[in-house]
Amino acid sequence: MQLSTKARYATRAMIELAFNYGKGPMQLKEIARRQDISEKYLEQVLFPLRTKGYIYTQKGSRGGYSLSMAPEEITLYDIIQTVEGSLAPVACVDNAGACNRVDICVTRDVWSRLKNIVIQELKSINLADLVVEQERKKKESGSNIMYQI
Amino acid sequence: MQLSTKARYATRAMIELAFNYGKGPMQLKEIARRQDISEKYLEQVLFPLRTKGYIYTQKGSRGGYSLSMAPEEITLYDIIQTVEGSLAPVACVDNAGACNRVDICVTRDVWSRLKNIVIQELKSINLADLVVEQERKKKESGSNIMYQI
DNA sequence: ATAATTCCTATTATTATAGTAGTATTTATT
DNA sequence: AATAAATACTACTATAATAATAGGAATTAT
Repeated sequence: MQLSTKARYATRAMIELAFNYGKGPMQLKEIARRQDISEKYLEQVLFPLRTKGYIYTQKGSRGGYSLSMAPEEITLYDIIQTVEGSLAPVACVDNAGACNRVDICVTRDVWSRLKNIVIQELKSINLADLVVEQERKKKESGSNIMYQI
Repeated sequence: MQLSTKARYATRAMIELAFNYGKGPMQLKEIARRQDISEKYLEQVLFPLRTKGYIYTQKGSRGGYSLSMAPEEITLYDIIQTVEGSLAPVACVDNAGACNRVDICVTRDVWSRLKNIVIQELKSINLADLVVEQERKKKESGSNIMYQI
């Protein structure tokens, strides 16, 4: 039940973009540096978020990444589902043909419920929530030595 | 976020044992046949459930596997946690030392909540529940050609 | 024209999962 | 005591997914 690093990296990168919302494009290099993620890998991770329309990219000099919509409008479900694919804990939940016992299998119902509660939880959290929470943490710790989020 | 086959196999095998509860030992071969799982692999999958005390095994001729306690007392959490290890979606949730940003990371809180709701759900379901549900399904389908659960 | 950036494709290393195999040990039955 | 049937244990292997790395093409501001 581990989440891939893709999902984690994408989430952290999107939080950076949420912080930068309304301030123009932010370079991949900068995101990668602040979050300590390989540039080249992050590039691949973010790609599907662009094709799905959550981020806008500007090519060329002074280009970069920015959110295509307000942080309030992007949930963790949007992000994770995009980079990770389905959140079904087992394949048969999405695709009944994956197993020939679906009609009689009680565990499938369980996995299905599990998927739903995870989705529900992830949908309940948007990027703006995380920005607020982040600000709170920063104040609470009283630290100013952390340039990283 | 995929569950391993270990977790699925263990769950299905435990349901077989729940059906067989009070009827003496059930052979691995029989469980494997009914659930269409490799015998040798299932053997390894069930091993930790024995060391944790959920199942009792009798060696030798006429030996086999049986639940060590009533089906009501064994939850899906018990089973899955035993064979799969922690249900934390990312390592830092269990082990703060896994990452040096735990103090400032808001996503960690999210993953932590995610872990908790999954655990809560899995703890809410025990083997007796699944046996009942299975019986219901069997009746509903009106099928008697399925010797398999 | 140049430098800075994203875009795209291919390759590789590492790890975890899933499974196979063989032998040792135990025990009921005869 | 011998035998057959079962679990216990250990080692190995194949496959697939993940997590990168690498390099050049395309685009754009200056």
